[in-house]
Amino acid sequence: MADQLSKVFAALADPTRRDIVARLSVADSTVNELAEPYDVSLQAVSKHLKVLEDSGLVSRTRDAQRRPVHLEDNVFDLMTKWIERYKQQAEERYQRLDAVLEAMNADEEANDSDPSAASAKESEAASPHRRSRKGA
Amino acid sequence: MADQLSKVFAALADPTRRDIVARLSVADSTVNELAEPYDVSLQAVSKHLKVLEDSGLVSRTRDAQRRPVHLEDNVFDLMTKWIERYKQQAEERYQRLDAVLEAMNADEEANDSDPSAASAKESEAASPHRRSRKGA
DNA sequence: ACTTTATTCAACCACGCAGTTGACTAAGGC
DNA sequence: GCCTTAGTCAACTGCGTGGTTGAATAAAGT
Repeated sequence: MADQLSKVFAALADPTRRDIVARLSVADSTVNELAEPYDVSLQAVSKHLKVLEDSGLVSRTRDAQRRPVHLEDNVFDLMTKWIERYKQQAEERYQRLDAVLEAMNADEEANDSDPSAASAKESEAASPHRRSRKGA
Repeated sequence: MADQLSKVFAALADPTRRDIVARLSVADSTVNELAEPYDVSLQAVSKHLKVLEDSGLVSRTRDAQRRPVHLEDNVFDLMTKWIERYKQQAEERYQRLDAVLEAMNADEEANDSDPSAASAKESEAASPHRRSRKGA
């Protein structure tokens, strides 16, 4: 359907699902247990769990007629890795910018060397349908 | 419309938008620059930027007829904080579980004390529409 | 003033999703 | 064997969203 990262983000975009994840971080639970606090039908919660499941955030085993839901915390790393990557990149850029501004401020009338425009290394998971791209 | 956390996650659930964020981490860009690589209309990209904007992930200023888009990296912290919280909670739980299992293994026929079911402290950002019905 | 460039607004469409209700399957308990 | 418990599947609905095209706005350029 879509890449896992998209599915994980989409799964967590829903407050009910985030709440479910929060509660699963405390203890594995059955569908009924999970559904109890919410004002929606059991089936709705079952659907939420399905979404969480095929995003990889939770797994389900079997215990008699119960299907205990278990949080797969390792998937979080997928997100944090993505987030941290671009957060850092952005932060580094500001540091570079600060340096440039400082330099500009230091010797204003001096030579203006361009600060080697860092080539945007493409993200494997990211770039979707790209096109011809006319040269700069 | 919804809480910011939901909006941020929803915004990043789309590969095109993630790609835009990735590229903005390298440099601020105009809408046209951002739209160029994708195989969709300019208006579609404009819409994506709107989504990113009211999730707080980007901001737009004005430079003549251009509206340069800028990545607000601080919003990432909102997500990482949420993620880390439950990730840690889950990890701690496994450590506790390990400890219990170890203890059980150590003295098998001893007294079986129930391991104080930790009360799920509710997350302020999480718990959506809770209910009364369906008593225990 | 007229045109071009950059971007948004508006109306529309297809699709997916969160929710519903009702029927179904699966596994015990009696 | 039959009822209860636990959960899913199926069909339907309303709404949000990503995409489209066409018109409108904003600020230069000439």
